[in-house]
Amino acid sequence: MTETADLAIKSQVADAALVQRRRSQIVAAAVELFSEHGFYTTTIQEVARKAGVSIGLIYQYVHDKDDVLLLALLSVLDSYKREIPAALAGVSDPLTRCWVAVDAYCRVVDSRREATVLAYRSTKSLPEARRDLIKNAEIETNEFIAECLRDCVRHGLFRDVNIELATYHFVTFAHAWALKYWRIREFSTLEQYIDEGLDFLLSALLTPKGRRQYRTLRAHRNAANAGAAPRPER
Amino acid sequence: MTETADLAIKSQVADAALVQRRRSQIVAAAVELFSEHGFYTTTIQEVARKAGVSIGLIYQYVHDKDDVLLLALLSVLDSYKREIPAALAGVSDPLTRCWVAVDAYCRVVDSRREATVLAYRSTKSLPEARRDLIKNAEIETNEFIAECLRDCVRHGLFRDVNIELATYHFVTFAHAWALKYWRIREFSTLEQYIDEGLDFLLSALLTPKGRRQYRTLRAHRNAANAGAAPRPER
DNA sequence: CGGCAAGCTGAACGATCATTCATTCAACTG
DNA sequence: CAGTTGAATGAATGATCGTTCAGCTTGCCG
Repeated sequence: MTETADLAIKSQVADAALVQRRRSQIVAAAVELFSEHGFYTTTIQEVARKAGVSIGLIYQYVHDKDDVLLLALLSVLDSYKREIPAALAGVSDPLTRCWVAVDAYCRVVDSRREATVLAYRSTKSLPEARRDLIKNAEIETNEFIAECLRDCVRHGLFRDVNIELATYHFVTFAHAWALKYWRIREFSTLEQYIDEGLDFLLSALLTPKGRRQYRTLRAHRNAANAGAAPRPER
Repeated sequence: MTETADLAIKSQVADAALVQRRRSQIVAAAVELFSEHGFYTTTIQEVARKAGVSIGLIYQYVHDKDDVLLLALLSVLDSYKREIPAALAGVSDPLTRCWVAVDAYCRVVDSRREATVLAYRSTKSLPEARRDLIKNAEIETNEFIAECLRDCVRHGLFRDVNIELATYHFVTFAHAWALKYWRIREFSTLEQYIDEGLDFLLSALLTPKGRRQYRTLRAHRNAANAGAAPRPER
């Protein structure tokens, strides 16, 4: 489950497959507990119990509690890095790619909502060097979005804005679903959030040409969705 | 400094003015230390030392360490609630108000950058009931932004979008300056961030009428700024 | 079968703090 | 000035964990 990560952290145990399995067992428990109670108020005892292993075992697969946090956070960031390109696979139209990327990002964030908040809460608890691993993972994920935007600019669908900054508008939009869920859920569903949010973000960028294309895209999608899963009215 | 807050927390000491003074002394130290090292890794010893008081004294003004955190977070949120209306005072043109509000928000966030990150890190460490105090403070602050947006819609300058969601685009834009400063500072200054960000956000909302007004507003501002503080080129 | 190694266990250790409270200090009050 | 009260102090207490390690189990090999 946490592919990238593990190399960075030493284990007492030799068998790589076992390390993989045990760590994902530990991390799954840790993410759940850290998300709910926070890193510092969760004890290794609790992680061990929830993972169904002994305390001592954990220390055969990580060096200390900080390692568990790093693995937990990397597992979250890895899920972004996996899901977005997966959703994008086979889609070639630039505007559609942009749409799909944001949609996918919001949905991974939603599926790991608590864990996303955990990442915001706890990244700073990591020692500098490890924090950089997290930051790099975020930068890599952003690159998927940035590439979509650049592509749209290249095709004359978006105006020529600062891509780095625009990327962050998109990224924070996706993250905000988790960070502000406590409030947003009071007046919006995920579907609505994505729908209206994308409309907002695209409106900021579309050229007249892009706008025309967006309209037809939207019409098609609505037509396709109409029979299957009607979206709630505002 | 922390006006709203204190009522919620009992102190051993009677003299209200003294409570005020001592608490802001403690809170100032706490915000600094919590921001740098995090809540759980900062000890009351350290807060006491930095505040220049004894450990025991702290416990005369708060009930426990959690209280210190609550006061610290409220002091941050209070600064938003104070600065934004202050900047807005005397400005009546709807579009300008919108601009000023975002500008002011970004600048408070910048001036309390570390503390803003602290709020994101640590709000969840508060017990439910206290967390609600923070959430309410955030909602109140959002209302300043929401009101600006509504006003622009009313005047036909913005299209008729979901105000709650649009508000969050603006709010997260301001917060992102603190949350993503580690990255954004590599390619943008605060001035640029505000400038281009506002352009992005407004582009998403402006009607043709609004767009015309925005252009003249922008021209005026650039002319006014040209002599004084030239903005860096992208 | 005997012995060895790899995995695994959890009681016990030691360190770290939040919190308390006996005591000191300073300022009024009558 | 003696007495009283409100503030302030910081050493001592007690509880809570992270981490270790002596020993247990399991299964493999000669």
